Amino acid sequence: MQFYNTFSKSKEVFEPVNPPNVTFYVCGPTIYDYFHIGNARSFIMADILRRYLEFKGYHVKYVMNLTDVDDRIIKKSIDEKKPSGEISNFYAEAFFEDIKSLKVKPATVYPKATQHIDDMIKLIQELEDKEIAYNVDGNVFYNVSKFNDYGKLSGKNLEELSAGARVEINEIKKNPLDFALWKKAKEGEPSWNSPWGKGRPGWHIECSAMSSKHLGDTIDIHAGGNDLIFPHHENEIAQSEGAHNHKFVKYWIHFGFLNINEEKMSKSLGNFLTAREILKKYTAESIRLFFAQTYYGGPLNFSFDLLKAAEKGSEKIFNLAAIIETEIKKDNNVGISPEFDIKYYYDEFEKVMDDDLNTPQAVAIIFDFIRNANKVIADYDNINVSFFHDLKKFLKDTAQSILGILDFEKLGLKESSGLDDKLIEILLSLRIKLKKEKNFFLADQIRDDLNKLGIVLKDTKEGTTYKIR
RNA sequence: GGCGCUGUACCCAAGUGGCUUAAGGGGAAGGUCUGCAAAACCUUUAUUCGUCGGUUCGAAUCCGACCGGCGCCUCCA
Repeated sequence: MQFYNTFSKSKEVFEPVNPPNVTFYVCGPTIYDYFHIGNARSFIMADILRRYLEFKGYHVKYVMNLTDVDDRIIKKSIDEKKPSGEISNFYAEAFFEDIKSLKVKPATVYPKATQHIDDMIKLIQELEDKEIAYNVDGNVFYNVSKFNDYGKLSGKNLEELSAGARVEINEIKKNPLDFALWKKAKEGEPSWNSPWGKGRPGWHIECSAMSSKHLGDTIDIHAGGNDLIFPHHENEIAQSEGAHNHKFVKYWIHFGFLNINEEKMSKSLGNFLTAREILKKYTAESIRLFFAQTYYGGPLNFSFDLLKAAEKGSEKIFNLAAIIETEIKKDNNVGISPEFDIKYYYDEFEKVMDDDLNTPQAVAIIFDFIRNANKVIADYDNINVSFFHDLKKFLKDTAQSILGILDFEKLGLKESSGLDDKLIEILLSLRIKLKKEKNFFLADQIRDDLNKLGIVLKDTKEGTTYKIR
């Protein structure tokens, strides 16, 4: 297995520090608003990587932080005249709901910044003791000139950064590139006691403190969006490696942006759609397929046309799954067992996923599998149920458990015994009578009218089936 | 200006030296099946991979130049 490591700018063979354990840290959301569909891309691709590592037999400890102390939360709390804790709790709940709707597997731990203030203070103190950090009147800054490797992740150096410095002029900093570890309290802001007086932590310090607390000194994988490379991840390295003399992260993995109209989707540009809105019209599986069809590291343009194309693809996958479930229920033990090399598909799937998580290829292999399976089903009448069990296992292992682009549990729920179902059944049996009497006009009208209500009928040899769109 | 990503069919998108005269999805056209639909299957839709040179027996893939898109360098997944 190999991944593109932002640090070395090349693909590297994946060898965790302490196999079969893998420590995996992902920069999570700042909980001041609903997250948008671009954020969802990172969460979903990280989720797929995590699930694949588990498929490969690793024990993954997956940590995603929640930033609950931050300028934007404070701003919102002032605007809405609510305590900042209320804002962050509300959006933390929303975050968990949305992530669940997207079928993202829960992290092992979701540490919150405000629950780790002591750890951050301890880390800042270590940096101060080493004279890497300095205190100016209750504000503590990181002195970037004290860390020789500063810029090693983002490929920058101090001279270039200073030359093009667009950094906020701040008289109290020694160097404009120095960044805040601890911010002196201002009136009305949340604050904590510290050796430097009342204040709150800077943004970067939480990830350094929480990752080492939950995952140890050197973590295997640290992932996040491309925009975090600099300054956030660069500063995390400076903090963690400055304080302790050990490598902070072995593999840095970064996700490409979701663009809209060829421009980065972001809160500050205002050109975003929340995941929550999209989920009202599209299934998690369609959304995940949309993302999985592109390499995680590159840009991806968002449009509803593209999402609809993915939705069609998703239907194709579910259609086969529905046939499989129907056949499994029939439980035919006497039919033939067609030639079908399931192992080939497993091998190919693993081969491409091993190569830097090539989900577009993996999806292509699944579609190949589906086409060939459908062909066999069309060619033979009397197929042994074991064939369908094999098909189901493959799709469940790959499309469902790893990519999350299929859900067998969504099928077969049609016997919900609701009144609606019973009414539909009455219409269907009426329609069958009409068809026998060759009254196709009325039979078609029933089908069209139901279709307008989102109920799609399908006539097969075995009878009429329906699904709710 | 520095750093990084990127330019493949109507759209999206894999492929980074011979297995590929280029996967997969969507769209479009024709066909099989069906009372008709739907689903499914079959066929067609790039002799060509931004442009121009070069290396090589052989290049979408390596090298050079040029043209274009995006991002980071300031909060952002």
